[in-house]
Amino acid sequence: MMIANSLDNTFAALADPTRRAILARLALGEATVMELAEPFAMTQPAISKHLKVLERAGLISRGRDAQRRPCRIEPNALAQADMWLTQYRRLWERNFQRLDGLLDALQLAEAMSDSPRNEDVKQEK
Amino acid sequence: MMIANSLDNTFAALADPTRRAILARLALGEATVMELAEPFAMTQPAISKHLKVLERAGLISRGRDAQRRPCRIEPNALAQADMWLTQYRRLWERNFQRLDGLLDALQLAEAMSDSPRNEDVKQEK
DNA sequence: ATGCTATAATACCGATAGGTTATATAAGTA
DNA sequence: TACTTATATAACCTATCGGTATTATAGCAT
Repeated sequence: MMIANSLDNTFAALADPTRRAILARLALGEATVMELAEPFAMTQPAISKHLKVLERAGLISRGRDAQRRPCRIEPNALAQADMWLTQYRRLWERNFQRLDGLLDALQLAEAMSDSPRNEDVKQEK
Repeated sequence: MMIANSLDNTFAALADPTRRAILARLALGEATVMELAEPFAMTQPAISKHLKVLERAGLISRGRDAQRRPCRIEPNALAQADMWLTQYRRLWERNFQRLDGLLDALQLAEAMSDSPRNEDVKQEK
């Protein structure tokens, strides 16, 4: 069940590298608190705190499996952050266009100088 | 000139509604500190602090115009936050697909019952 | 020189963040 | 029942945050 979901909470939750790493792990599938804590040089209560922050931000939710409380990622909050950024996307897409133009010009220059083309330099979408 | 640009700083800067409002204003074009401060019920030093946070996050940069320090938005940091979110986009796009499927099913049901179609319900984009 | 305008810097405050250790709770296991 | 495992809670510490009031700096205007 989702708990809260303001942009304030969402972005604040995403501002911590430990929490982003936890989300990266959860993007691969459910995990228990122990499993999530294992990669980090920090105590279990610290991880539980991070999970509470993520839960309050609506970024994860938790089930029940005996003593375990498996966590799963909750895409809605991420989608809302993404929608907020969408408002601004045109600001950098103009720059990407300009960058594309620059790359095209460089490739053209290379082609004209008969140097071997490097196909791997293409922008990937 | 850009100052710093970790995801930590970027997301932390975006976590404050005042700072998001400032960015919204700057998306429309450059503005001075006074102009940015005007809509808010808070002192000038508070706004200057917010601007410093935004600058350290690489989200804005500042020019010089006599006593004024006009601020402009700096799209790169936003683009990086967007790129981070892109990693997770499939998570909610699957949900949107499911939602699309649901909408299709509903429209089919309506068509079969000869009720008037509502073309306006289509997902935009 | 004097003063006005725009902004930054400093010192202070209470609240929150991110960590710790120690303890409590809940559920499976011998 | 007693033991172990998984997780949460509480109390504490230090640092940072978001605000304040006050003061300093920089540049224009008189």
